[in-house]
Amino acid sequence: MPHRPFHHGNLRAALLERAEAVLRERGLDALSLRELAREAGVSHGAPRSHFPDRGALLDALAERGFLRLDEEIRQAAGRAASRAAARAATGDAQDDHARTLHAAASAYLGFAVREPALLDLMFATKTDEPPEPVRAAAGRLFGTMSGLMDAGVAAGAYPASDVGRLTLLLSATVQGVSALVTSRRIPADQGEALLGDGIALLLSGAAAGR
Amino acid sequence: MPHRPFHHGNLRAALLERAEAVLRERGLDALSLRELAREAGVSHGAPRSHFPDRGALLDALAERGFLRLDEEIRQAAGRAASRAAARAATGDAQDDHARTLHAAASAYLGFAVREPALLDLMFATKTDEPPEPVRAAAGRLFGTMSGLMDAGVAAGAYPASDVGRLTLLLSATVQGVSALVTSRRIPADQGEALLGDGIALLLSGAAAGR
DNA sequence: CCCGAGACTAGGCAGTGTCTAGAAAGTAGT
DNA sequence: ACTACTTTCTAGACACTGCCTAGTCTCGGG
Repeated sequence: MPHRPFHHGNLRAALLERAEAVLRERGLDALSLRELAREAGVSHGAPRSHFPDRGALLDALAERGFLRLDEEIRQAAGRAASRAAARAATGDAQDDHARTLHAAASAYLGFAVREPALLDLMFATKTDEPPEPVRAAAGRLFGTMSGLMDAGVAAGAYPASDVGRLTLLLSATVQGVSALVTSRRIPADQGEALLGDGIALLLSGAAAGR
Repeated sequence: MPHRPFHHGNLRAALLERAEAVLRERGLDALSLRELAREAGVSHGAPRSHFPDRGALLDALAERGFLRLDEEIRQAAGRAASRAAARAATGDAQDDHARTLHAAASAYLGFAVREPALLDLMFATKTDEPPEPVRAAAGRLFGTMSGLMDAGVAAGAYPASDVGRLTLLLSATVQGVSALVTSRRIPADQGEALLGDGIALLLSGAAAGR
């Protein structure tokens, strides 16, 4: 039998993948470099070649988390947009916009429910600035949100000058609702309803304030 | 010299106080039962009499955090209310209400900036339900928020039937803005401004939606 | 072909949380 | 004041962790 090669060949990816599973199933405290190494069938020092320390692993996880969340939100928003297109010209642009935002927010909440520990990690307080790759991935997510909100200007929901603040506000609200749900303060379906309320309020308030 | 008594006399309180300081200055990872014991001048097993395990210490910290945050918000709201009273009858009730909400939200954000790691702990994802005392303390905070929002009904800002949802939404937004700030996504003063926008939008939206 | 760089092994260190047995101090009840 | 009981704390041990170091293997480019 061809005994295991010296080089794992793909350790970094294997570690990250397994780490995500552990995070999901047993939480951050249960995440140990040594255990990951054992499960990957390498010695306890091997991960060091890919991550200088445990923090680097966590940073990489956070980065991947942001990228995945961004992707899921993009797809959810995309699906909502094509549904709107399918409804053809009968629909009202502002209504479609609200639906798209809700789809995006919903995707965020869904991610939070599926990966609560990961989300915690992504938004955990760092004593110092988060490392550049994490920052970039988080920025990408914010960029996506920004893009979605830009569409509201075209739909006439609010002036372009408000987009920046409204985007931040939406992000904060979605983030807050998710925190409420993942910390077991309110059930998931109530969180979903809250998102609807929040978006409705955001849009009607923005229109009224204009 | 009266050599240290066998009984510390007040170990539990000493541990909690010191733990809060460590959390504030060096973060959750730096929080070690053994180190706390050393600093308190007791053996490494002593804390076990007061906290069955590390998790219990963290739960106690979270509980105290909720109680303190609740207290600070109460006081801030109280000060805002008495300022409103001092302005006498010249003021508009809705305006006063907005100011009170902003004062409360501001206190929350201030707490988040001063105690980011503690806030993380309070809202950290638990695999299982948070223990009863923590739940109760969190409920107390939510009760305070609810009370503040109730005042809006009297001021005619929104119907009583909306208070529940609006309270949750405000809580989520404030929590989300704080998360944005403590995770270094936006600076503190921008967070402050966001709170103002959020409250204004909440109130104008609630009025428009009525 | 070799040789340098990166991936990995293996051992050791300090530190941790948790568990145990038992000593010391406080608290009653008589 | 003596005794029994409970709580608080000590002291030692165990398994585990992250991190460090020295050395070994493997691969790819000169």
